[in-house]
Amino acid sequence: MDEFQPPGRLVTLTDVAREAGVGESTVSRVLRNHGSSSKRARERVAEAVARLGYVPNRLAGSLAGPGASAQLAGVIVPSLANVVFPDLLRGLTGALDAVGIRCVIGVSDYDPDREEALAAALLSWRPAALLLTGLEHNPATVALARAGGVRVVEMIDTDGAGIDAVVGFSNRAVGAASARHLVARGYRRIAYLGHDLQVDLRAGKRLAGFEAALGEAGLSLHGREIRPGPSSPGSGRAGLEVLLARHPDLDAVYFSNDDMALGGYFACLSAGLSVPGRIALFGFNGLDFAAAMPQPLSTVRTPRLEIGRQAAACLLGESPKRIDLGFELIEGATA
Amino acid sequence: MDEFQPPGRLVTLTDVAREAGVGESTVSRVLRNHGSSSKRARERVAEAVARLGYVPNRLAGSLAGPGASAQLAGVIVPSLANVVFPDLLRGLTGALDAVGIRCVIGVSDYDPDREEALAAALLSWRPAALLLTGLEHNPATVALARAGGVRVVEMIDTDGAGIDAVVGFSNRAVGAASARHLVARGYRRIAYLGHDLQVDLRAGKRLAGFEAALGEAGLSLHGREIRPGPSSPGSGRAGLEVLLARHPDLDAVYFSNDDMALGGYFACLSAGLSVPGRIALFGFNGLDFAAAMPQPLSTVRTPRLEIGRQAAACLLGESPKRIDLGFELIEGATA
DNA sequence: AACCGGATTGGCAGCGCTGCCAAAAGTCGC
DNA sequence: GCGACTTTTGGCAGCGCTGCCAATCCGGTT
Repeated sequence: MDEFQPPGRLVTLTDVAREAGVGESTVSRVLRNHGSSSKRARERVAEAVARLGYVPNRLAGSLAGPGASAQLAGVIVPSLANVVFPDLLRGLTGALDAVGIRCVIGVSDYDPDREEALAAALLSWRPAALLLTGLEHNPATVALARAGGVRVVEMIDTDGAGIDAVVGFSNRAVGAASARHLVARGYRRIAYLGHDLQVDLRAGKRLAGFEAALGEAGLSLHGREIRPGPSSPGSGRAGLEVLLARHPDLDAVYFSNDDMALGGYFACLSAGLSVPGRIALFGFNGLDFAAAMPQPLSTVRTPRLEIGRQAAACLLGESPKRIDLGFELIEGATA
Repeated sequence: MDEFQPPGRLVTLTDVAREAGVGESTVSRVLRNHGSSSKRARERVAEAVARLGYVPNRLAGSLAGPGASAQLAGVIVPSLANVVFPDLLRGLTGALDAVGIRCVIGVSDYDPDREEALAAALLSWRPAALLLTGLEHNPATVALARAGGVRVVEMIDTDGAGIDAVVGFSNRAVGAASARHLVARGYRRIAYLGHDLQVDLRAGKRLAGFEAALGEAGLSLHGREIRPGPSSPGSGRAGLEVLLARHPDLDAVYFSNDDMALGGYFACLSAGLSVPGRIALFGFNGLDFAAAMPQPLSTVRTPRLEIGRQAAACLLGESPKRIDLGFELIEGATA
């Protein structure tokens, strides 16, 4: 901790060995608590490390070590603007921290080509695993992941085949459950209000499941509005206004997520429309605010943190290859 | 891209060199586009790389290279549950991506000791820079950062001295501006509603600035409620109920952030209290939903993305050592 | 045709660390 | 006090790549 600061050069393991009066291997063994060492050696090394302020160089360690790094995990998420992904990361980092693995992150902006480039970039750090979001990737991305010699975990979506391990829930099933709930409650003129589907494929799968379940009930979507850009309360608010103008007889709206639904709720408050009397609202995600609303939002709670945690378990090889964590429909008071 | 997959071993630069029929140095030079090379060499290398599916090993590259890694940045945030930090990361990754630097993240959970441990762990990857949140750290963390031979950027808070570079805004000033706004609008019985201050030091600084400005106006806080745990709409809602029960004559509430304020707004809606007639609400952060509310929330918008971007510029050495990005008071309709 | 300067190239040491192996130091029983 | 073990230790090669340097090549000169 002292102010030793060899101008350009950082303290190396060799320096520690010299300072402690032992061999390099001994320092290495002591530091990693691997193999046997005498109490005396441990003490001298600890002293030297403290005196010199030694910080091991894992670049070198991983390079010399067995397969690869095994101490980094590459994570690619499509966005950080949507709470879902920070939550995922939260679960991941929480679980990986405990075993000393750090996450290197990449944000693809929902662009498969950027995802591909990021996959290559992250693999060049020889991570222990590559964590992707969703099941849809460029063929080249899949090839990279396969050839990379790393474990691959795809998170969030279980509607389809994965490269290796898959942890999430069925977005289709969420959509279907949401539709069945609305139908059971007697709503018949149901619209969909979402953000860009080309971009958020999982929202598209929910909608597909939703429409399929409506179909089973002999219904079909009574209007739909797709807003450009990412989801946000502002977008939800504006979208609901458009939708109501176009279909004044709507009795329920299924939103692509809670943020959009919150905006819709605000639009209703502003317009003085009673919820769910005049119009019912149904969201997705089960965010914190949903339960705090004057009328708790009807929505589906997704196991975001748990997906992160299970993905961590997966990459440590402690879990099955395919985990469906399900979801929970929250009845709420808006639908 | 083919299915070459030498059982255990990954493709190395040497393999590429052999395949291309050139020397290792040539491959290295071509791949990094550094030094001169003939067109023919470039073509043969590109071919070999494609044929073998070569992914460079940056662990080795960084180890062999000059100073250190210079391709990784270590980022420590206190939490991922609060939008502020994902926004910060968004700005950071966006700007660093362009120059090929990846972020390795650590989440400290607002614990200085964990922060210290994370700093050591991240430094062991020999990052080009270490990005911390706030200005308060363990002395050991500071020593590590100083000795690590890396650029250090402290983000968000400018109220105090930094280790090296500092990018953010003055939380004290935010608090003071908020207080002055409320006072100017005629509110006199103002309470504070926040989450754990021991933990979120920046919220504490805002409160200090707020109280100081109240003092200048001859006022003092008319009640305060500190909720345990992280901020959330639920906590804000419950907190406001407590506060109103205790101080029925309150005319305004300053919240530790917009999430808390949203909960407060919901509490008012539920209780049928008119806002801001009966009670005024003032938040902090300027989140998306604030503008979509039936009455836009009065709050302060903070340049979160921009802080991330500027921090990136800082660590690339393109910026001054201290950047105050200011903030914007949004008058809104709730105070 | 011999020569010259710049462009291009390959060999090789070495970045800091770990794994392997043989040497050295302890331990124990008799 | 001595051999047979077991524990602890240090030397050294080598992980995959880059920087350095000397060798080679090329085109145009004289």
